[in-house]
Amino acid sequence: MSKGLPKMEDDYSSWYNELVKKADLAENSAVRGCMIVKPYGFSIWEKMQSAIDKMFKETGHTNAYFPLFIPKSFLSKEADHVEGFAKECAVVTHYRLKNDENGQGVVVDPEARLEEELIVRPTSETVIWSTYKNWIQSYRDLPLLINQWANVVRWEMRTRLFLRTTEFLWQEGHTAHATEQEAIEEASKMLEVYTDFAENFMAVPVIKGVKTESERFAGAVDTYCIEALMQDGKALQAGTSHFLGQNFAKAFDVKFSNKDGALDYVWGTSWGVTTRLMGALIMVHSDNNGLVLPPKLAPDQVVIVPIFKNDDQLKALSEKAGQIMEKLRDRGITVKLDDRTTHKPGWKFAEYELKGVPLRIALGPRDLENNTVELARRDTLTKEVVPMDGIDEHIQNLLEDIQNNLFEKARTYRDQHITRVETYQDFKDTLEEKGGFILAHWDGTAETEQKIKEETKATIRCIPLDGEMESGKCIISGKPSKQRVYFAKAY
RNA sequence: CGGGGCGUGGCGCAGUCCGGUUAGCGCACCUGCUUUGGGAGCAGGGGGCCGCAGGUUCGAAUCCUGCCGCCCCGACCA
Repeated sequence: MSKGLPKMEDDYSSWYNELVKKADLAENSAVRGCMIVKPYGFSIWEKMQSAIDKMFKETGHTNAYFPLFIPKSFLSKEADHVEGFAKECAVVTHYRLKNDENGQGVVVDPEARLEEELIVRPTSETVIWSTYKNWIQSYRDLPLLINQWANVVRWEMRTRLFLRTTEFLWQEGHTAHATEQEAIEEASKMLEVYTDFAENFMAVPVIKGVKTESERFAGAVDTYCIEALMQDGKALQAGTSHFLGQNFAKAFDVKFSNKDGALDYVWGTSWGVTTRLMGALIMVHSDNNGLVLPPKLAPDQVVIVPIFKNDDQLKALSEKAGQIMEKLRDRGITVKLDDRTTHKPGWKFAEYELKGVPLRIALGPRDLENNTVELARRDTLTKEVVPMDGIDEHIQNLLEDIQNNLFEKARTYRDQHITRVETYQDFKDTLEEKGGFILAHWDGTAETEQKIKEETKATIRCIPLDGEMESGKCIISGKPSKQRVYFAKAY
């Protein structure tokens, strides 16, 4: 049992906060609402980045970089967009400081006021579409498939490490197309990419769907999303992909000549995932001993802890460990030997459990004698003594097994927490007693959605894309419904 | 912005109500010895503008006034 980590069943929220800090993932900074991503946390994020980035490249996208600052006037060009983001923008008004005449320190130089204020980007649609206007003239310039890795700022009232911070890291894809159909296909394709990444790398099962009008991205025609379920029964939006229609093309006057020589507005999409995925990764798999990482995203997949009484023993063990490491690295497995003499084995065991390393090898004099190693799995917390021969193949299989096991475990939990209800009373009882996703009929009106949100704090997470069509009656109004939608309390 | 709480070695806290030796405890840190297959033991040691400013008093971490900061709950949100 980990020292000082609260138990998740006692206080899920503190468990999460403490885990993030104790596992060395991130900490609060001197700037309110902004986090410091620590080296271990960042290396997990880098693993995520490189896997998703590869998928973007494989689907024809290229990376570029657009500015951090956006002229204030840009933001107001798309009406819904400014409406959605205005309340959470950081604004740059001056470009110079000067020494305070009265006391110590510096003050903003009132002489140095900007003629037009700059907004620190909350998202980049506006700067990017203002650029696309220059880049697109003909159907031959389309499609334009661009992604950028960046930081953005949204001035949130309350923040939590990874889940909601004032500044966060993300990728944002922005594409332009000649036809509506092609843009819709792009938005769907990227939702598939996110689904693939969430399920096959993060081992997090997700529900694909489309957002209701009230939950839609500001400026989009349709917002597609993937929704995951955390171990406390709350949902978390893990990725979004927006079909923008011609909204931004019209706002920024981006037209192209089609094959018939006629001028038309370009069709757009945008899609993104953020460092919030770190929060999902933590909350879906981890336990009271600490972080649990899926092998595909673990910075160290295997750690070797030597157990020794003196330098001679350490030397012999290091040699053996070296042989194991070489074999594992040949198979593309990342492995680390922790031969520090400053910490004892027991301390290291606990440490690597806290940090979620999928497999731990303990190697001592007893193993040298018997030609064995002790293998400990992080996901099941089980240990086995196995022969040294064929250890590399065994470990490779185990890592695959752990990856699959984590996904299956999360999926089983998720599926057990999807409840179909027929009445509002059942809805409220389920939300209160069990949590999770609730599948219920909804009449499609914003009024009903709003009423449920106000009374229960549950929101419509999505209208499922691959959900079965089934006619029924809305749990509130009793009006007819063609399909059930997913409700949940969400982060 | 509304409601609640908290500022004391690096971290977590006690002490504050009811003013009085040198401000204490756990963890961490340093030194030495013994240890090392699940967060070692013993001994010794270092580290504090008690959030800031003013006031009351012989005397303030403690009482009074003002300010600052942070956390939690709500409205907002990836």
